[in-house]
Amino acid sequence: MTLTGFKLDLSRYKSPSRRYFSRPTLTVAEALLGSYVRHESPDGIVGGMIVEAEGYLHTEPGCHAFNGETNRNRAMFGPPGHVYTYFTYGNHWMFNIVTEKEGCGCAVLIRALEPVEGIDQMWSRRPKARREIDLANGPGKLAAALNLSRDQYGWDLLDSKLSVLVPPAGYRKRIIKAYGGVVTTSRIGLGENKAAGLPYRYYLKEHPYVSVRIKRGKG
DNA sequence: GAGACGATTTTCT
DNA sequence: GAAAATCGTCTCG
Repeated sequence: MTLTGFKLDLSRYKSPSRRYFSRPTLTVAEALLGSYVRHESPDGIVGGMIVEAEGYLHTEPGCHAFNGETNRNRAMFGPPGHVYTYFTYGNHWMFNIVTEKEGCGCAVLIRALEPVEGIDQMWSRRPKARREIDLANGPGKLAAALNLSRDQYGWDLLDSKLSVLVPPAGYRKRIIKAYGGVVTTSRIGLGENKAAGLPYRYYLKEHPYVSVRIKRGKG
C-alpha cells in the first residue's frame, strides 16, 4: 500500500519493447504516467511510479535539441529508450527518456514520482526533505532520490540497471481513474521566448506527489 | 578564456 | 512570493 491509498501491484508491471519509446513524444509522455522507474543502484534498488512528465520536441525552442546536436545533448539523438541526463542550475540533474526515431532529438522529462522501493535510500539522498512527499516531486529531487546523474548518461532502459516497467492497459486505466484522470498543461520553468505556452506537460490530476499545480494552459 | 544562462531547489520575508 | 545558490555548457572572440 502506498501513501496515497492506491495499491500498486508491481508484479503486474512488465518491460516494454523498444517500440514503446519510439512512438510520438507526447504519446510517450502521457503513457509514462502510471509507469514505473526502477534503478538497481549500488546501494540498493530504488523505484517509484511516474506521476508527472513533459515532452520536448526538436521542432520547438524549449528543447535542448532545437539548435542541433552538441556534446551535451548527444544522447537525445541516440536510439529511443535511452537515457538523457543533464546538469543545471549548478546543483541539479534531470532525467529524460529519449523518444521517436534515432536522430530525432526528442525526449520526455520525468518530473515527479511516487516513491515505492528503496524509500530509506531516497531519504538519505534527499536529506533536506521534510516529508515523504518531497522526496521526488520535482525533476531535480527525483534524480537525486533515484541516484541518477552523469553516470546514467546514454544508458539503455531496456538493457541496464535503470529500467522502466509498464502496467497492463486495463490496470493503467484503473490507476488513471484512481487519481482523477490526466491533466495537460504548459511546461514548467521555460523562459517566455522558449515555447513556454505549449501544452506538453502531463500529470495525474489528484496525485499528491505532483510538483507544481498552478500553470496556465488547458487543465 | 570570459561571460551569460538555465527543463531547480531551498530559504527567508 | 522573491531571491540566492551554484557550475557545466555553449557562444563568441
